[in-house]
Amino acid sequence: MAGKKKDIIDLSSTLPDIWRMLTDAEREILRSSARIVHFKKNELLYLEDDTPKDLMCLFSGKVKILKSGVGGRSQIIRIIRPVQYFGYRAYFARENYVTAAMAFESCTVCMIPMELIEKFLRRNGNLALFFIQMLSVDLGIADQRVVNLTQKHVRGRLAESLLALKESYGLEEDGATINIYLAREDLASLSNMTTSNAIRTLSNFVNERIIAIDGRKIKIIDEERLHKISRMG
Amino acid sequence: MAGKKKDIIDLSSTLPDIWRMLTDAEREILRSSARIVHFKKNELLYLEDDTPKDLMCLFSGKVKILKSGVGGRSQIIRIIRPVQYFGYRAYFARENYVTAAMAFESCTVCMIPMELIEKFLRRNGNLALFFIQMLSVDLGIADQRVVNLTQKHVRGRLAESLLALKESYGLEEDGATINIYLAREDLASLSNMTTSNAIRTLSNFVNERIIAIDGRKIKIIDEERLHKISRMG
DNA sequence: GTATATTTGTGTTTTAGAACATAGTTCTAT
DNA sequence: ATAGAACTATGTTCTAAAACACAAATATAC
Repeated sequence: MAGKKKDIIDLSSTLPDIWRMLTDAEREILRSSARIVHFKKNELLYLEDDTPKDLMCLFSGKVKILKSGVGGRSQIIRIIRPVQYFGYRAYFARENYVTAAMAFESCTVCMIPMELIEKFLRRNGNLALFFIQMLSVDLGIADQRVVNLTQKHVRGRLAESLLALKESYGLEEDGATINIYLAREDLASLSNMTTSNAIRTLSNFVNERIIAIDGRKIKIIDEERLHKISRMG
Repeated sequence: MAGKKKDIIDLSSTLPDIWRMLTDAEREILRSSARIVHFKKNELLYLEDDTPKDLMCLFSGKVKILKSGVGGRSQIIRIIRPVQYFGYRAYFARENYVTAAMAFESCTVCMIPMELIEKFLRRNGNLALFFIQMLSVDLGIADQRVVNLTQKHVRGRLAESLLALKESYGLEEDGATINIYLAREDLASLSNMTTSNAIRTLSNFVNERIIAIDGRKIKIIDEERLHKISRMG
């Protein structure tokens, strides 16, 4: 893990969900234990099989959660946007990480020791419910993802990924271009297909006037059609 | 939902995990609120889009959790064995069910109102952690399942399902026959393949002396080879 | 216990998508 | 600024698994 650097950051505004649920004493402990860490593009935040130690909260930048599969072929399991918490599942399951996390672009992460979080939520029902709810939502998404990735065809999966990227990272000032700079390979890994197929299908979408591409920048022209393709599979 | 019938059951021995974490007063409330319900083979415990109301604990029998996908094609997302808790994710996520639950065979389920569980765990850190841990483990399994179902080939997926069934429901007295009576269609739905492919691959396994089949009963002859096939994909 | 429906088994055809090949283009590091 | 690496694009071939078809065997209902 590289690029550590301590910053002065107002945790009350950057960790709104958790901060709100703590007592003053807990806030003081949190303030002194939390670390702010920077990562450069393509740096790993944690590795598969690492022991989870910290709850992470992405302050800025974009992060992908990866999982390596059969024959080392890795796929993107989910993407993290500011301000989202991540990296805590394995600790709670008493496992080592089964995924890795990598920065799509340079980012800032707040790290809070999981022991602290566990101690807090043991006596704070609201905080416990907060984590229960996050896990429950994520589990629902994971179940949905199983069905989507196994049943939808290439076009449906790619359409879905484009919509998910738009949902997570939003659009640029033009109100149409997805606000992320992504290699075709990443788009493929997110949609569970080969890079060739991502490229081919992307240019089909261009021909059909559903999207427009300028290098890695993708502009959504006909979102309704994208939704339809995603729904139909 | 059909087949309700009240029984006298010793909750302290049938709900060991949760019971152990409660105070006497809470136990009394739980005792008076919990209902025991029977379901016959193929009966639905809950439906997709139902509003979740109860935490369910499977006392006896076998249950499958289903999710309908593209074009109504449904697949088995996970299987429940005694004594496992289920049906609570959607409540915590403040969603309706995105899955359905069906009895593989006749079964007995304990239903506990989720409002009660939420109240208890708000002031009981251990209980909260219990749910956090269950969700965390299940989320890890779901992530693994995404990779397995999308990257492994038919043989690998079927081998994996057979091992999962053995893990969940165990073996019969002969120490080799998987203790579940399952249609090929269910086996296919669990392994994300067509029924034809499940049948075909199953008879390939028979020819290779990896398993033996007698109607719907499957006997594992060479478990090591099954593990290997599952691992290789 | 018999009739009907469902499930199982197997062969054949079709197809989506992977694998491979190769060229042009765009990053990125020095 | 330039060389080398990585990425993008597109055509071609190959293959795993779906789709389809039908007969035989079992289950289930009456």
